Amino acid sequence: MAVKKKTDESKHHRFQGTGVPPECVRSLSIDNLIFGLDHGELTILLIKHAEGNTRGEWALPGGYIREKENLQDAASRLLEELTGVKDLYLEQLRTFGKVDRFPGERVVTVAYYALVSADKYRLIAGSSTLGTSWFSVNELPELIYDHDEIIEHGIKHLQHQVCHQPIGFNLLPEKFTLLQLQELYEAILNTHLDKPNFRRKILKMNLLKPCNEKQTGVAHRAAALYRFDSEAYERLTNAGFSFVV
Amino acid sequence: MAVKKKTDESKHHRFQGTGVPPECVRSLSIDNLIFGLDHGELTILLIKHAEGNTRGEWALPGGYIREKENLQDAASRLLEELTGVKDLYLEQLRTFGKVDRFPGERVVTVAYYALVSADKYRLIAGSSTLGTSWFSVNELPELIYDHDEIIEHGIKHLQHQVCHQPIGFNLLPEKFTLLQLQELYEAILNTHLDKPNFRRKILKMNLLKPCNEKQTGVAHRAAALYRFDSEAYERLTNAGFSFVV
DNA sequence: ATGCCTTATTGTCAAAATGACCACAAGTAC
DNA sequence: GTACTTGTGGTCATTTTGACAATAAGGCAT
Repeated sequence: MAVKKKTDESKHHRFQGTGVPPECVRSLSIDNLIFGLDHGELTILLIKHAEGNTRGEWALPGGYIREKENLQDAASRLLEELTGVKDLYLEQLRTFGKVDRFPGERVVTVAYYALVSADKYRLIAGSSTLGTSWFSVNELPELIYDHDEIIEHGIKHLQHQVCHQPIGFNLLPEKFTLLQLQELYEAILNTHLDKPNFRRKILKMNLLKPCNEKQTGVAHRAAALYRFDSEAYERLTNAGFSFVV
Repeated sequence: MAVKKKTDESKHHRFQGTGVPPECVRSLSIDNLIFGLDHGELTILLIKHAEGNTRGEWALPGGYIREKENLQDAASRLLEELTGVKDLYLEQLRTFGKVDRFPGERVVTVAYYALVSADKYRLIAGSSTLGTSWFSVNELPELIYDHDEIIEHGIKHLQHQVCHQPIGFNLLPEKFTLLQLQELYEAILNTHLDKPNFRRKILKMNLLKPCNEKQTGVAHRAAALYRFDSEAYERLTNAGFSFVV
């Protein structure tokens, strides 16, 4: 992560040419770590920069915060501008601020993360990007700055969170089978779970509402579909229940 | 948390008069949330500002980050400058950046936290403070800016962490009794635990080394002293063990 | 239709963990 | 000594877990 320091101010901006927009805080940026799930593989949303000296390189969708903008609002705005993904619940992950993480200037970045059901969103390439794409966490391209470190931290955080909060459901479609849920946990935790035991444990929590529908288009017995019952979760949480997988 | 906005720049600094030191990043600060334990009560370390328009008010020990300083280094430096507490393991808590959290200018603050055994440190009043003191979390004074929000978040985080990582031991002296440990959990989680069951659970983890010593100076049967065995914890963690209370 | 293959779903059973409590031990205070 | 306080070692019924067997349901090839 060695970095050349230049004194020519015009070269220090994230997007050379545009530079830091005038209404933005110069030393503070946002980066979004968006997780998806694709055929049982955990994926991450990346953009390819179109401008500046990082042109052509892959990065987390991020940018600068405006003077009069809350951190989370900035995260949402940037994500939508760059990828078209909106109305997402972004949660703060952590702030990364190594002195040399960004070339030339001191820029500290606040990382946000979210989990989305990839099929819910249509990706666009924002004006300052050459493209937007999902990558399996196992086949990530080379990334700019310390974005690999952000991702590494994010995956660890996700592994922890997914065991203690029912956030995994955000990665699945509205209606899902128990096996899909199990495979999600297996993909994130990188482990194998016993199917009957997993069923038993999840169902006993009373957090799933049966849809009274079955899977279609599979070449074997169709599984029952469930949906996450967030009201039940609220109720149980207030009653002292704590979600643990 | 309403805040008056002024346009006179000289009044916008955290420490009026000194202002933001020239070698520091103007829009970024650090605040430290230091937890202690005093007679079974969770406590927090606060300082009383000596300068600026917050003179005389209580606050978390914090300040500005230098251009060439990592976040965590800044947290340690500020903590030592203000309170004399050093060589502490500070962990990042979260970044707070509401537009109006700081009067006049946009200042985002990165909060760090740590747990200390209060008896290990001698407090001093730093040069820009009128005093340093521990406060019970149940009797906090009025605090500046959004420091109450930081504390609230920090306590929630602590309650969660203490159940999933053996960090509570940092709040105790080197050698402690099982009851002290239990009272720590009771204080943080604000709950009551069954003594024999708590013993059983903790001891079965094999994370405590008996000191083969007893408590002294108590008016009843003396309890055995234990110390936390961090090597055993490493070993167990690598073997897939996960600490849960 | 029949048998085959795949996945879904239910059930069993021993081992381990939990929660509620009891009883005795080991000290101090008097 | 007795009274009192906290430590420490138990019991016991209930719940949870982990491993795995057995059966159900559906599509597919023949």
